[in-house]
Amino acid sequence: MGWTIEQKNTSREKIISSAAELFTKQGFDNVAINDVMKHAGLTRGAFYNHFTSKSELYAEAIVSAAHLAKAHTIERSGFKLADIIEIYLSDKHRQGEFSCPLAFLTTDIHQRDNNVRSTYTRVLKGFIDNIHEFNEHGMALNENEAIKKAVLMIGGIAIARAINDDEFSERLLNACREGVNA
Amino acid sequence: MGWTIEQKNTSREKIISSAAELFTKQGFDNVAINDVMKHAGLTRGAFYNHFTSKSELYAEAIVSAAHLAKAHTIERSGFKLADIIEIYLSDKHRQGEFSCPLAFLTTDIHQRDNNVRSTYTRVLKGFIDNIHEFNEHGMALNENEAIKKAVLMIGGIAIARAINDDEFSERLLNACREGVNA
DNA sequence: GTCTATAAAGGGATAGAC
DNA sequence: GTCTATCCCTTTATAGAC
Repeated sequence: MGWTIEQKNTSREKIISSAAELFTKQGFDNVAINDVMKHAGLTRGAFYNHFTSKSELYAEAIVSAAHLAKAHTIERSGFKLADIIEIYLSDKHRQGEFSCPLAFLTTDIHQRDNNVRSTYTRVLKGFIDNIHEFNEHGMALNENEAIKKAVLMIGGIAIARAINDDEFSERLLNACREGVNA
Repeated sequence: MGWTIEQKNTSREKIISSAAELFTKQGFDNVAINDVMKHAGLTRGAFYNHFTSKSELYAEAIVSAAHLAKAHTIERSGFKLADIIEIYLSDKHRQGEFSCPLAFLTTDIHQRDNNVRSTYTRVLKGFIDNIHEFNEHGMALNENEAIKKAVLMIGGIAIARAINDDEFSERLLNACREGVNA
Protein backbone atom coordinates (compact mmCIF):
# COMPACT_ATOMS: atom_id res chain seq x y z
CA MET A 1 0.00 0.00 0.00
CA GLY A 2 2.96 2.34 -0.14
CA TRP A 3 3.16 3.53 3.44
CA THR A 4 6.30 4.13 5.41
CA ILE A 5 6.81 3.99 9.14
CA GLU A 6 8.73 7.23 9.51
CA GLN A 7 6.55 10.26 10.22
CA LYS A 8 7.39 13.53 8.60
CA ASN A 9 8.04 15.98 11.38
CA THR A 10 5.69 18.60 10.09
CA SER A 11 2.72 19.91 12.01
CA ARG A 12 0.37 18.45 9.49
CA GLU A 13 1.74 14.97 10.02
CA LYS A 14 1.64 15.41 13.78
CA ILE A 15 -2.00 16.44 13.58
CA ILE A 16 -2.91 13.46 11.41
CA SER A 17 -1.13 10.89 13.55
CA SER A 18 -2.62 12.40 16.70
CA ALA A 19 -6.05 12.18 15.13
CA ALA A 20 -5.42 8.60 14.00
CA GLU A 21 -4.72 7.58 17.57
CA LEU A 22 -7.44 9.58 19.27
CA PHE A 23 -10.24 8.97 16.77
CA THR A 24 -9.72 5.21 16.65
CA LYS A 25 -9.39 4.77 20.41
CA GLN A 26 -12.07 7.21 21.58
CA GLY A 27 -14.38 7.65 18.58
CA PHE A 28 -14.75 10.62 16.28
CA ASP A 29 -17.49 12.44 18.19
CA ASN A 30 -15.78 12.01 21.53
CA VAL A 31 -12.62 13.78 20.39
CA ALA A 32 -12.62 17.56 19.93
CA ILE A 33 -10.35 19.40 17.55
CA ASN A 34 -8.82 20.90 20.65
CA ASP A 35 -7.88 17.43 21.90
CA VAL A 36 -6.18 16.56 18.63
CA MET A 37 -4.26 19.83 18.55
CA LYS A 38 -3.17 19.56 22.17
CA HIS A 39 -1.93 16.02 21.52
CA ALA A 40 0.02 17.41 18.55
CA GLY A 41 1.45 20.19 20.73
CA LEU A 42 -0.54 22.96 19.05
CA THR A 43 -3.61 25.07 19.71
CA ARG A 44 -7.05 25.18 18.15
CA GLY A 45 -6.65 28.17 15.91
CA ALA A 46 -3.85 26.57 13.92
CA PHE A 47 -6.03 23.69 12.81
CA TYR A 48 -7.70 25.46 9.91
CA ASN A 49 -4.40 26.26 8.27
CA HIS A 50 -4.12 22.54 7.55
CA PHE A 51 -7.67 21.26 7.07
CA THR A 52 -10.93 22.81 6.02
CA SER A 53 -13.02 20.78 8.46
CA LYS A 54 -12.90 18.12 11.12
CA SER A 55 -14.37 15.67 8.62
CA GLU A 56 -11.52 16.20 6.18
CA LEU A 57 -9.09 15.28 8.95
CA TYR A 58 -11.14 12.16 9.66
CA ALA A 59 -10.51 10.76 6.19
CA GLU A 60 -6.76 11.35 6.49
CA ALA A 61 -6.70 9.90 10.00
CA ILE A 62 -8.33 6.68 8.80
CA VAL A 63 -5.58 6.15 6.23
CA SER A 64 -2.88 6.96 8.77
CA ALA A 65 -4.40 4.63 11.36
CA ALA A 66 -4.54 1.83 8.80
CA HIS A 67 -0.85 2.28 8.00
CA LEU A 68 0.08 2.28 11.66
CA ALA A 69 -1.96 -0.84 12.38
CA LYS A 70 -0.51 -2.63 9.36
CA ALA A 71 3.03 -1.73 10.37
CA HIS A 72 2.45 -2.88 13.94
CA THR A 73 0.96 -6.18 12.82
CA ILE A 74 3.37 -7.09 10.07
CA GLU A 75 6.46 -6.20 12.06
CA ARG A 76 5.52 -8.91 14.56
CA SER A 77 4.29 -11.51 12.10
CA GLY A 78 7.25 -12.75 10.14
CA PHE A 79 5.04 -12.08 7.12
CA LYS A 80 3.01 -15.21 7.72
CA LEU A 81 -0.77 -14.93 7.40
CA ALA A 82 -1.39 -17.24 10.34
CA ASP A 83 0.71 -14.96 12.57
CA ILE A 84 -1.01 -11.85 11.25
CA ILE A 85 -4.38 -13.36 12.13
CA GLU A 86 -3.15 -14.34 15.59
CA ILE A 87 -1.98 -10.80 16.28
CA TYR A 88 -5.03 -9.14 14.75
CA LEU A 89 -7.52 -11.26 16.69
CA SER A 90 -5.67 -10.84 19.98
CA ASP A 91 -6.65 -9.39 23.32
CA LYS A 92 -3.89 -6.82 22.85
CA HIS A 93 -5.68 -5.49 19.80
CA ARG A 94 -8.95 -5.47 21.75
CA GLN A 95 -7.22 -3.53 24.53
CA GLY A 96 -5.91 -0.96 22.07
CA GLU A 97 -2.21 -1.77 21.95
CA PHE A 98 -2.80 -1.04 18.28
CA SER A 99 -5.98 0.06 16.54
CA CYS A 100 -7.29 -1.04 13.17
CA PRO A 101 -9.68 1.70 12.04
CA LEU A 102 -11.78 -0.81 10.10
CA ALA A 103 -12.66 -2.53 13.36
CA PHE A 104 -12.60 0.40 15.77
CA LEU A 105 -14.72 2.82 13.71
CA THR A 106 -16.98 0.49 11.75
CA THR A 107 -20.43 1.75 12.73
CA ASP A 108 -19.26 5.32 13.03
CA ILE A 109 -18.62 5.60 9.29
CA HIS A 110 -22.15 5.24 7.99
CA GLN A 111 -23.22 8.70 9.17
CA ARG A 112 -20.28 10.53 7.63
CA ASP A 113 -19.83 12.27 4.29
CA ASN A 114 -18.84 10.46 1.12
CA ASN A 115 -15.21 11.39 1.40
CA VAL A 116 -14.93 9.56 4.72
CA ARG A 117 -16.99 6.60 3.51
CA SER A 118 -14.97 6.27 0.31
CA THR A 119 -11.79 6.31 2.31
CA TYR A 120 -13.05 3.58 4.60
CA THR A 121 -14.15 1.55 1.56
CA ARG A 122 -10.75 1.90 -0.04
CA VAL A 123 -8.96 0.85 3.14
CA LEU A 124 -11.24 -2.18 3.44
CA LYS A 125 -10.44 -3.26 -0.11
CA GLY A 126 -6.74 -2.89 0.67
CA PHE A 127 -7.21 -5.08 3.74
CA ILE A 128 -8.80 -7.80 1.62
CA ASP A 129 -6.05 -7.47 -0.98
CA ASN A 130 -3.52 -8.02 1.76
CA ILE A 131 -5.22 -11.26 2.78
CA HIS A 132 -4.76 -12.49 -0.76
CA GLU A 133 -1.14 -11.36 -0.84
CA PHE A 134 -0.13 -12.93 2.45
CA ASN A 135 -1.92 -16.19 1.80
CA GLU A 136 0.78 -18.81 2.28
CA HIS A 137 -0.22 -21.59 0.03
CA GLY A 138 0.80 -19.72 -3.08
CA MET A 139 -2.50 -20.56 -4.67
CA ALA A 140 -5.05 -17.89 -5.48
CA LEU A 141 -7.65 -17.41 -2.77
CA ASN A 142 -11.32 -17.36 -3.65
CA GLU A 143 -12.69 -13.83 -3.23
CA ASN A 144 -15.47 -15.12 -1.00
CA GLU A 145 -12.94 -16.82 1.23
CA ALA A 146 -10.89 -13.65 1.59
CA ILE A 147 -13.99 -11.61 2.40
CA LYS A 148 -15.10 -14.12 5.02
CA LYS A 149 -11.70 -13.94 6.68
CA ALA A 150 -11.83 -10.15 6.64
CA VAL A 151 -15.31 -10.03 8.18
CA LEU A 152 -14.35 -12.49 10.91
CA MET A 153 -11.25 -10.45 11.73
CA ILE A 154 -12.79 -6.98 11.62
CA GLY A 155 -16.17 -7.99 13.02
CA GLY A 156 -14.56 -10.14 15.68
CA ILE A 157 -12.47 -7.31 17.09
CA ALA A 158 -15.30 -4.81 16.78
CA ILE A 159 -17.66 -7.03 18.77
CA ALA A 160 -15.00 -8.07 21.28
CA ARG A 161 -14.36 -4.42 22.07
CA ALA A 162 -18.03 -3.69 22.60
CA ILE A 163 -18.70 -6.37 25.20
CA ASN A 164 -17.51 -6.01 28.78
CA ASP A 165 -17.18 -9.71 29.54
CA ASP A 166 -13.47 -10.52 29.26
CA GLU A 167 -13.92 -14.25 29.55
CA PHE A 168 -16.53 -14.33 26.80
CA SER A 169 -14.39 -12.07 24.66
CA GLU A 170 -11.60 -14.65 24.82
CA ARG A 171 -13.96 -17.38 23.62
CA LEU A 172 -15.25 -15.13 20.85
CA LEU A 173 -11.80 -14.20 19.59
CA ASN A 174 -10.79 -17.83 19.76
CA ALA A 175 -13.76 -18.88 17.66
CA CYS A 176 -12.91 -16.22 15.10
CA ARG A 177 -9.27 -17.34 14.91
CA GLU A 178 -10.47 -20.87 14.30
CA GLY A 179 -12.85 -19.64 11.62
CA VAL A 180 -10.32 -17.51 9.79
CA ASN A 181 -7.74 -20.29 9.69
CA ALA A 182 -10.24 -22.87 8.45
CA MET B 1 -36.35 -13.71 24.95
CA GLY B 2 -39.87 -12.95 26.15
CA TRP B 3 -40.73 -9.93 24.02
CA THR B 4 -44.09 -9.12 22.55
CA ILE B 5 -44.90 -7.08 19.48
CA GLU B 6 -47.61 -4.93 20.96
CA GLN B 7 -46.39 -1.65 22.41
CA LYS B 8 -47.82 -0.38 25.63
CA ASN B 9 -49.30 2.99 24.88
CA THR B 10 -47.55 4.79 27.67
CA SER B 11 -45.21 7.69 27.19
CA ARG B 12 -42.35 5.66 28.52
CA GLU B 13 -42.81 2.98 25.91
CA LYS B 14 -43.16 5.58 23.18
CA ILE B 15 -39.91 7.18 24.25
CA ILE B 16 -38.09 3.86 24.29
CA SER B 17 -39.32 2.74 20.88
CA SER B 18 -38.55 6.14 19.41
CA ALA B 19 -35.06 5.92 20.83
CA ALA B 20 -34.65 2.37 19.52
CA GLU B 21 -35.37 3.54 16.01
CA LEU B 22 -33.41 6.78 16.08
CA PHE B 23 -30.34 5.57 17.96
CA THR B 24 -29.86 2.50 15.76
CA LYS B 25 -30.37 4.33 12.48
CA GLN B 26 -28.54 7.58 13.24
CA GLY B 27 -26.19 6.71 16.08
CA PHE B 28 -26.37 7.68 19.73
CA ASP B 29 -24.38 10.91 19.55
CA ASN B 30 -26.22 12.14 16.48
CA VAL B 31 -29.62 11.98 18.17
CA ALA B 32 -30.54 14.55 20.81
CA ILE B 33 -33.00 13.92 23.60
CA ASN B 34 -35.13 16.54 21.90
CA ASP B 35 -35.25 14.42 18.73
CA VAL B 36 -36.39 11.36 20.66
CA MET B 37 -39.07 13.30 22.51
CA LYS B 38 -40.35 14.98 19.36
CA HIS B 39 -40.57 11.58 17.68
CA ALA B 40 -42.55 10.38 20.68
CA GLY B 41 -44.84 13.42 20.49
CA LEU B 42 -43.49 15.05 23.63
CA THR B 43 -41.12 17.85 24.65
CA ARG B 44 -37.72 17.87 26.28
CA GLY B 45 -38.71 18.73 29.80
CA ALA B 46 -40.80 15.59 30.19
CA PHE B 47 -37.85 13.30 29.56
CA TYR B 48 -36.45 13.35 33.06
CA ASN B 49 -39.69 12.12 34.55
CA HIS B 50 -38.93 8.80 32.88
CA PHE B 51 -35.16 8.44 32.82
CA THR B 52 -32.32 9.81 34.87
CA SER B 53 -29.99 10.26 31.88
CA LYS B 54 -29.66 9.79 28.15
CA SER B 55 -27.38 6.82 28.82
CA GLU B 56 -30.05 5.04 30.84
CA LEU B 57 -32.38 5.37 27.87
CA TYR B 58 -29.67 3.96 25.63
CA ALA B 59 -29.61 0.66 27.49
CA GLU B 60 -33.38 0.31 27.27
CA ALA B 61 -33.38 1.29 23.60
CA ILE B 62 -30.87 -1.44 22.78
CA VAL B 63 -33.14 -4.08 24.27
CA SER B 64 -36.17 -2.65 22.49
CA ALA B 65 -34.35 -2.47 19.16
CA ALA B 66 -33.26 -6.09 19.54
CA HIS B 67 -36.84 -7.19 20.12
CA LEU B 68 -38.07 -5.24 17.13
CA ALA B 69 -35.35 -6.64 14.86
CA LYS B 70 -36.00 -10.17 16.06
CA ALA B 71 -39.73 -9.81 15.49
CA HIS B 72 -39.19 -8.38 12.01
CA THR B 73 -36.79 -11.15 11.06
CA ILE B 74 -38.64 -14.12 12.48
CA GLU B 75 -42.03 -13.05 11.14
CA ARG B 76 -40.64 -13.36 7.61
CA SER B 77 -38.56 -16.48 8.13
CA GLY B 78 -40.92 -19.37 8.66
CA PHE B 79 -38.72 -20.09 11.67
CA LYS B 80 -35.99 -21.58 9.51
CA LEU B 81 -32.41 -20.59 10.28
CA ALA B 82 -31.46 -20.42 6.59
CA ASP B 83 -34.27 -17.89 6.02
CA ILE B 84 -33.31 -15.88 9.07
CA ILE B 85 -29.75 -15.62 7.77
CA GLU B 86 -30.98 -14.61 4.31
CA ILE B 87 -33.09 -11.81 5.78
CA TYR B 88 -30.45 -10.69 8.25
CA LEU B 89 -27.68 -10.49 5.65
CA SER B 90 -29.86 -8.67 3.13
CA ASP B 91 -29.58 -5.31 1.43
CA LYS B 92 -32.88 -4.37 3.10
CA HIS B 93 -31.20 -4.73 6.47
CA ARG B 94 -28.25 -2.70 5.24
CA GLN B 95 -30.67 -0.01 4.04
CA GLY B 96 -32.39 0.14 7.42
CA GLU B 97 -35.72 -1.54 6.70
CA PHE B 98 -35.01 -3.02 10.10
CA SER B 99 -32.08 -2.41 12.43
CA CYS B 100 -30.25 -4.92 14.57
CA PRO B 101 -28.56 -2.91 17.33
CA LEU B 102 -25.72 -5.43 17.56
CA ALA B 103 -24.70 -4.54 13.99
CA PHE B 104 -25.75 -0.89 13.84
CA LEU B 105 -24.15 0.25 17.10
CA THR B 106 -21.18 -2.09 17.47
CA THR B 107 -18.29 0.34 17.74
CA ASP B 108 -20.38 2.93 19.54
CA ILE B 109 -20.73 0.73 22.63
CA HIS B 110 -17.12 0.59 23.75
CA GLN B 111 -17.11 4.21 24.97
CA ARG B 112 -20.28 3.90 27.06
CA ASP B 113 -20.87 3.11 30.71
CA ASN B 114 -21.05 -0.42 32.07
CA ASN B 115 -24.82 -0.49 32.09
CA VAL B 116 -24.90 0.02 28.33
CA ARG B 117 -22.05 -2.40 27.68
CA SER B 118 -23.60 -5.10 29.88
CA THR B 119 -26.87 -4.69 28.02
CA TYR B 120 -25.15 -5.06 24.67
CA THR B 121 -23.29 -8.13 25.98
CA ARG B 122 -26.52 -9.71 27.16
CA VAL B 123 -28.25 -9.07 23.83
CA LEU B 124 -25.28 -10.59 21.98
CA LYS B 125 -25.47 -13.74 24.10
CA GLY B 126 -29.19 -13.95 23.38
CA PHE B 127 -28.43 -13.66 19.66
CA ILE B 128 -26.01 -16.57 19.85
CA ASP B 129 -28.50 -18.59 21.89
CA ASN B 130 -31.04 -18.02 19.12
CA ILE B 131 -28.66 -19.41 16.54
CA HIS B 132 -28.47 -22.59 18.59
CA GLU B 133 -32.24 -22.72 18.99
CA PHE B 134 -33.08 -22.19 15.34
CA ASN B 135 -30.46 -24.60 14.06
CA GLU B 136 -32.43 -26.99 11.91
CA HIS B 137 -30.56 -30.17 12.09
CA GLY B 138 -31.71 -30.91 15.59
CA MET B 139 -28.17 -31.63 16.60
CA ALA B 140 -26.35 -29.44 19.08
CA LEU B 141 -24.22 -26.77 17.48
CA ASN B 142 -20.62 -26.31 18.53
CA GLU B 143 -20.27 -23.02 20.45
CA ASN B 144 -17.46 -21.94 18.15
CA GLU B 145 -19.66 -22.55 15.12
CA ALA B 146 -22.48 -20.47 16.57
CA ILE B 147 -20.10 -17.62 17.41
CA LYS B 148 -18.61 -17.67 13.91
CA LYS B 149 -22.07 -17.42 12.39
CA ALA B 150 -22.94 -14.54 14.72
CA VAL B 151 -19.76 -12.62 13.87
CA LEU B 152 -20.27 -13.11 10.13
CA MET B 153 -23.86 -11.87 10.43
CA ILE B 154 -23.27 -8.91 12.74
CA GLY B 155 -19.89 -7.97 11.32
CA GLY B 156 -21.11 -8.41 7.77
CA ILE B 157 -23.98 -5.96 8.16
CA ALA B 158 -21.88 -3.51 10.16
CA ILE B 159 -19.21 -3.39 7.45
CA ALA B 160 -21.71 -3.38 4.59
CA ARG B 161 -23.36 -0.29 6.09
CA ALA B 162 -20.06 1.52 6.45
CA ILE B 163 -18.95 1.22 2.84
CA ASN B 164 -20.50 3.33 0.09
CA ASP B 165 -19.93 0.90 -2.77
CA ASP B 166 -23.26 -0.84 -3.37
CA GLU B 167 -21.89 -3.39 -5.78
CA PHE B 168 -19.11 -4.41 -3.42
CA SER B 169 -21.57 -4.53 -0.56
CA GLU B 170 -23.60 -7.13 -2.47
CA ARG B 171 -20.52 -9.29 -2.93
CA LEU B 172 -19.61 -8.91 0.71
CA LEU B 173 -23.06 -9.85 1.98
CA ASN B 174 -23.11 -12.77 -0.42
CA ALA B 175 -19.77 -14.05 0.87
CA CYS B 176 -21.08 -13.79 4.45
CA ARG B 177 -24.25 -15.70 3.59
CA GLU B 178 -22.12 -18.43 2.08
CA GLY B 179 -19.92 -18.47 5.16
CA VAL B 180 -22.75 -18.63 7.67
CA ASN B 181 -24.47 -21.45 5.86
CA ALA B 182 -21.28 -23.48 5.53
C1' DG C 1 -46.84 14.26 34.07
C1' DT C 2 -46.03 17.65 30.69
C1' DC C 3 -44.98 22.20 29.60
C1' DT C 4 -41.79 26.61 28.86
C1' DA C 5 -37.65 28.77 30.15
C1' DT C 6 -33.05 28.70 31.34
C1' DA C 7 -28.78 27.36 33.24
C1' DA C 8 -24.13 25.58 32.26
C1' DA C 9 -20.91 23.48 29.36
C1' DG C 10 -18.74 22.11 25.14
C1' DG C 11 -17.29 22.44 20.48
C1' DG C 12 -16.83 23.85 15.37
C1' DA C 13 -15.36 27.55 12.96
C1' DT C 14 -13.56 32.42 12.24
C1' DA C 15 -10.96 37.00 13.04
C1' DG C 16 -7.04 39.37 13.65
C1' DA C 17 -2.50 40.11 16.11
C1' DC C 18 2.22 38.60 15.82
C1' DG D 1 2.01 29.34 10.50
C1' DT D 2 0.66 29.71 15.15
C1' DC D 3 -1.35 32.24 18.68
C1' DT D 4 -5.47 34.27 21.67
C1' DA D 5 -10.09 35.68 21.69
C1' DT D 6 -14.61 35.21 20.27
C1' DC D 7 -18.87 34.08 17.76
C1' DC D 8 -22.58 31.05 17.47
C1' DC D 9 -24.83 27.02 17.85
C1' DT D 10 -26.09 22.61 20.03
C1' DT D 11 -26.87 19.84 23.92
C1' DT D 12 -27.64 17.88 28.59
C1' DA D 13 -29.88 18.75 32.55
C1' DT D 14 -32.68 21.52 35.91
C1' DA D 15 -36.39 24.82 37.77
C1' DG D 16 -40.80 26.06 38.29
C1' DA D 17 -45.60 27.01 36.34
C1' DC D 18 -49.80 24.52 35.12
